[in-house]
Amino acid sequence: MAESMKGLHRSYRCAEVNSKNIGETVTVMGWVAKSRNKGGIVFVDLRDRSGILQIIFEEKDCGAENFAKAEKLKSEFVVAVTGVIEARSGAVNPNLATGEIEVRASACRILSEALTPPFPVEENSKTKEELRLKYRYLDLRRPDLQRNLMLRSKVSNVTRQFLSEEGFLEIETPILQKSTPEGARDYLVPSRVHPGHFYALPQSPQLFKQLLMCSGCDRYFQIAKCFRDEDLRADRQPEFTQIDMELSFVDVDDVIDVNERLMQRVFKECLDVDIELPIPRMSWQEAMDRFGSDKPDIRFGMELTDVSDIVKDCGFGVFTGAIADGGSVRGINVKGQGEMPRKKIDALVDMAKGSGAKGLAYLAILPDGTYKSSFAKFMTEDELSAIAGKMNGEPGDLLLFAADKNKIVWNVLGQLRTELAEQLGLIDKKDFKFLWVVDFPMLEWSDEEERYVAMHHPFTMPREEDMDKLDTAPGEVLAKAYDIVLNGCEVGGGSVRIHQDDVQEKIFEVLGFTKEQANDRFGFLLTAFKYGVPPHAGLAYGLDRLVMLMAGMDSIRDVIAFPKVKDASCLMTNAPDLVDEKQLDELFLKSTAEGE
RNA sequence: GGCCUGGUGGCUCAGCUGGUUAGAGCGCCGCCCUGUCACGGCGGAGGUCGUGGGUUCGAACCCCAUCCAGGUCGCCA
Repeated sequence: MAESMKGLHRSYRCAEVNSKNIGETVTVMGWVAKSRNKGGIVFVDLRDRSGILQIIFEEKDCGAENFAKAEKLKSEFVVAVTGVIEARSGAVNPNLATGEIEVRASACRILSEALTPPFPVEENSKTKEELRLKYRYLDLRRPDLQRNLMLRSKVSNVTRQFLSEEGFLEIETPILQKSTPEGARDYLVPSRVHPGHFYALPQSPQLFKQLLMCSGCDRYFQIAKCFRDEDLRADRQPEFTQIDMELSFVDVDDVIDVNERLMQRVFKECLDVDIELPIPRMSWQEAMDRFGSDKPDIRFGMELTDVSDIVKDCGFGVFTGAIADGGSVRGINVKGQGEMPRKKIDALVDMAKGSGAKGLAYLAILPDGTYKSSFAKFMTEDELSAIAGKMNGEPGDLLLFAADKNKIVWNVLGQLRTELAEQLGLIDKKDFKFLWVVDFPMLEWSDEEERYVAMHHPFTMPREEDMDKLDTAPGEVLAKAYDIVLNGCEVGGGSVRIHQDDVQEKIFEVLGFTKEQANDRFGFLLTAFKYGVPPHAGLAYGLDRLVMLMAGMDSIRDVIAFPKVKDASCLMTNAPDLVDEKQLDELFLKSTAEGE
């Protein structure tokens, strides 16, 4: 039977006591992690978010009634124990922060009994995520998830503190917004008062933060919930959190400066990791050419090499064909893997096909210097040597090649590169390597929509020197956009925004919006800009991704208290769910009812 | 929506080429134990093998469908 905690006050969290507290009478509360009954003596590991503390019960200290309670304690019972902190007279447990001490109990209250949990509440759980998520409140008791949530809280706090010191105002923007169907799919919320009309949940506070600049707020930030109705991934949830900011009277360097210092401060205070400034910058073009990715992981090499010039006249149709079509042939050198078994190479080929390649060519340089290759018979020995030479191929290396349109070649090799690095253990998980990727193309041709679409968003400022190309070669215009990349993961991105209405009109025109469409969707912003808008720029971080990387996790679900599963449902609450007929009536049938 | 992987006592898994009564470790229950901390000893319970069909003398295993979870591609300005 559960007892009340009347008259009790907790004096410490479990692991907040140490040998300095010896002799002190304390009251601690928490969950029973483990109980070991030796007969006349009962040991209990008491757990809370701070850690574990051993309690020792002996009848001579606590009396028959309390000892009887101690004997019936089981996993996950919630108890309060009063006793004296003592140095352990038995062996010290070096695996425990509190391993030198224990509490000799004089009293015990069972505050809550517990069913046997459906899975063990322990660190490094091997339990299927499906079950953990159904009982997420138990899952969250596990030390690793508790640490993640505490880290996340710290990151938020340090961010708030730093940005406040830098003169940012924390301002909330609406959750119920107007739908702007550029970009991701919106979550829609029907309006009861306006039947047939809908709000959308924000994909980001983008337009509102720009309006706040119009309002003279100067510097804004918000730790903002955002929503996107798209399919999930390990690093994508339908609702997620951004550290969102916007600054007035700034250009690219100003935004980068304050954000570098923000990251430096966050990593120092939360992880005691030193981030060296300045963070290196790389153009989008260089990132693609060297790493095949706009978010390169620069913790390891294995960079791409363009061998098009060597093979453009060779006898291998796959290579020459790709080049003739305007594409390229590029390769990576997988050091020391020249004798990779056929099976593993085949698996890589399958992977390449999965990322869009028609195939994957290889050239293995055997330890004796001879070649084994899928295309050797189409080439001369000189051509093979030239390729190997350009790629710094040495005996024992494996060279892998993709030939196609540039976009596919980058994609295929970029993915292979990270996959192989992981397989071969080239990545140090404790290492944090930031990178700014800058000078993104402004526009990207969409085959599906048969028009240019904004690579970042339609309010992104083109580089001044590229303005005149907007008419002649829109695909070549570079934007004042920047992404901050950490260990191969895009943790944030932003841009300088357009504040001149003629430039904005031009961009809408290039994007194929009519004046009416632009006005209908963004009219309030365009009007606002007519009343005096400061030049402004901003950036938003994916907080979940950032904390995931800091915590060394592989999924953002591990740093979100109550995440959703792949089909965007919640296994614990069973959301989304059906609603009452009556609720629907109010939303959709009101106008009919009124019309009667 | 496509592709890949998985689903077997509460948990994690094994289960061969289809062949007696589906196993193990942990957990759980009972008894014992005064220095344990992966406590120990003795005993015990617990499974319609995700679900529904089919093939077969016989299915956890083969076939079809379907559900659930994970990964990935599409998608995510």
